[in-house]
Amino acid sequence: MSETLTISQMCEQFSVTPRALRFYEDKELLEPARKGTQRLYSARDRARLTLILRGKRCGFSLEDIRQLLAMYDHSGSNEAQLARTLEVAGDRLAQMTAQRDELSLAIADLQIEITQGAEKLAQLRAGKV
Amino acid sequence: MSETLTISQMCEQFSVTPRALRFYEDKELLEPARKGTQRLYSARDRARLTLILRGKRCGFSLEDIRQLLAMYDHSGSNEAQLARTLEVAGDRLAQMTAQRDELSLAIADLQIEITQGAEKLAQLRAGKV
DNA sequence: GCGTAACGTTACGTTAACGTAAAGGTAACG
DNA sequence: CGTTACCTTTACGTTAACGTAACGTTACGC
Repeated sequence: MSETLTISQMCEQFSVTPRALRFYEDKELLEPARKGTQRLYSARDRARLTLILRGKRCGFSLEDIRQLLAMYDHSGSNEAQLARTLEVAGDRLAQMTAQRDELSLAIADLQIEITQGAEKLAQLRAGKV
Repeated sequence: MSETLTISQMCEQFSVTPRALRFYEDKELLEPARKGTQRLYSARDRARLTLILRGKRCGFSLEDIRQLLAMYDHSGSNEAQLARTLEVAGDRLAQMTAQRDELSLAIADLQIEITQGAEKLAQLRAGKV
């Protein structure tokens, strides 16, 4: 259940380069165990990488993601900590929904444009025949 | 209806720096008219800037946006052109909806996390009193 | 014992999207 | 006429997120 993977196995599974994984580690997004000098990635590391990649696809910076991960981790501590965490998370959530709304807008625009283009194309082709 | 704005007026209206506007021009995203050497931004330029900023907020690169704008412009030409344009636009649309779906996922995750955090915080505070 | 495959660290290179001086033109104001 | 405000171009600096050598070290098959 909790097998560990080498760096190249990780790269294959997640379609990332070793450089990227080492980079994420350098930036404190991952902290794989070591067997000697060699990195070993646990299930927890894999879960974190999933979140990292998802965050990236959503347009978040690695620093943003680092903070989010720290939150996820850190929620067990004291009351003030937790309150602060929730605050930050709330802000982030607002950002994300705002971004999604904008995306929806842009999508709608583009769909209209495409529809119109398609009509125009149909007319052109009809006229041609 | 078609007043033109100076660069600083544009900057104020859109909350961007002059450097950014000149940069966008350099990258062929804008092409304001000139009165001597001075830039004059028309309604069309303002519309384009709106799209540029929206694109940015959605996580598109300036190069992506340049292509989209070129499409919007260029749709009046011949059949092959239009067909190609529609193809590219379709791809882009797929990308955008995919990104929105991921965002929705991430949002849902974060909401759950926040809800749990809030409960925990409530318990902490209840226990404290 | 030797090649080579997979891992490691160090460090310089690259692209995007501007920021930030440096240096100069022009137009109105006092 | 000087200065202040706003504009211009040119050009080097900066940050993020890696890419890409260059070079050293185990571990393994032969």
